[in-house]
Amino acid sequence: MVNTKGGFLVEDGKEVDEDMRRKEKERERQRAVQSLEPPIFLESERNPKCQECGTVDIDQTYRKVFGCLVCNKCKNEKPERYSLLTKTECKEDYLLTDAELRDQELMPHLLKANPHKSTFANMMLFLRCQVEEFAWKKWGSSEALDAEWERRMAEKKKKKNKKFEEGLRELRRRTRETVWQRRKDEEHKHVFGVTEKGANGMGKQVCHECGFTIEVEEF
Amino acid sequence: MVNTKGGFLVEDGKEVDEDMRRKEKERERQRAVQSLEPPIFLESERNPKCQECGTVDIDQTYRKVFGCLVCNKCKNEKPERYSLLTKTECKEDYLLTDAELRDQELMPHLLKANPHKSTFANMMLFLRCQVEEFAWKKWGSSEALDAEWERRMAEKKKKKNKKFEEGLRELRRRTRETVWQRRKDEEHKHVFGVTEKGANGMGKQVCHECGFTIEVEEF
DNA sequence: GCTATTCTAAGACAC
DNA sequence: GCTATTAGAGGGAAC
Repeated sequence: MVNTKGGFLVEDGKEVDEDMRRKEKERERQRAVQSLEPPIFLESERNPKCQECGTVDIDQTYRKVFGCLVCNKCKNEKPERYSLLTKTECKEDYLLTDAELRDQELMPHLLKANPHKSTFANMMLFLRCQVEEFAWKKWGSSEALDAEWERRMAEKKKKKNKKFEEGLRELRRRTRETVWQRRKDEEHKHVFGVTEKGANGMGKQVCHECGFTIEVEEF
Repeated sequence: MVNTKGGFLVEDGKEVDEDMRRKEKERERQRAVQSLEPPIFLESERNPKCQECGTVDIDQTYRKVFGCLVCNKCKNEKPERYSLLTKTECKEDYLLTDAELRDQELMPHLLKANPHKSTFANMMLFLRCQVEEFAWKKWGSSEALDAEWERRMAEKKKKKNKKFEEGLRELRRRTRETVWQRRKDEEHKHVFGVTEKGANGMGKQVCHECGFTIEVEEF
């Protein structure tokens, strides 16, 4: 419980702004680190070449962050290998976990400002070919991964259906109960008056509400 | 960090004994509560009757704890309805969760001293027919429950197999590596001495270990 | 026999 | 788009 506002709940715009600026700077600093200290170093003094076309004009960011030697042109022409995936996409499409994606050594990733808001947590971008390699090793094969993905989809669908059915059943149950209750409420209960003398000499009782008459032995 | 032993790490038998006694008493107290305040009250002033055979000689514990009217004889003759299950059995056999079993209102249970040790957590005993009713409602039907149980069994088996296969593969990999390493180790590395003058006027170098000789340009 | 811990998954929410 | 939270599941350890 830290509150330095002397008991007042002030939330003036200036303070909020400052807080935002602070957060924004922090995110920026985190991103900057990756440029200063690339996790992968290349020993060779020669100029590295694009592994696709051999040009020396390779993408330095890809080299530093992913240890991947590729030029801009090849990168754009082969998105099935060199496009970037957000962490969320990696989790959804390749069924990787938080822990696996968190580790920079295990799964290199490039930090970018969050497109929604610069104060939000940085976006983490992974190289598709590295993600695929890792995922296929993790799940056994590309097909096994697909199978697991389908399995989870089916599971989810089943759950949704079940919930829906349950809701329906519950609704029916309550409707039935309500109908039953109404019937019970509507069911007429005779309200008989005092015993009178009937035409045949027997006693009779008449319902005040519907006129229904019963014969009774005594009156 | 509570340590009232003045810096010394004493663990004399007397103290341990006292601690045990305290725990034992606590467990006993917990169990006693259920006898004092049965969660279910019966309104009728008449003597309740066994729902199986009609005798008035019903089991009072079953009545108080489970709200179940049954005599000792019937209880023992129909274990498929009246036998008791531990919490662990309920979880394993009927796939109920901790939260569901914890609630005395939802799932009445009888506390008994832990058979392993009286200082251990009390044993929680549930009435089979109540557990079955709840579980079947939860899973949809008796068959659906069985199906889910089989599904989990299969899942577990699959996981175990996968792990085993993985282990085997890993072993093979390491064995191969070891073999490869050994070969590499056994592979002879020539250790040449100083350059001598050869018969043909060229320089020569001889391996100390196997005598293999190479010619060199200069010496 | 039970609980505490760890890991995973998923929907909701704030960032 | 990410993280914090919640709930469930499973294997092992201490009670």
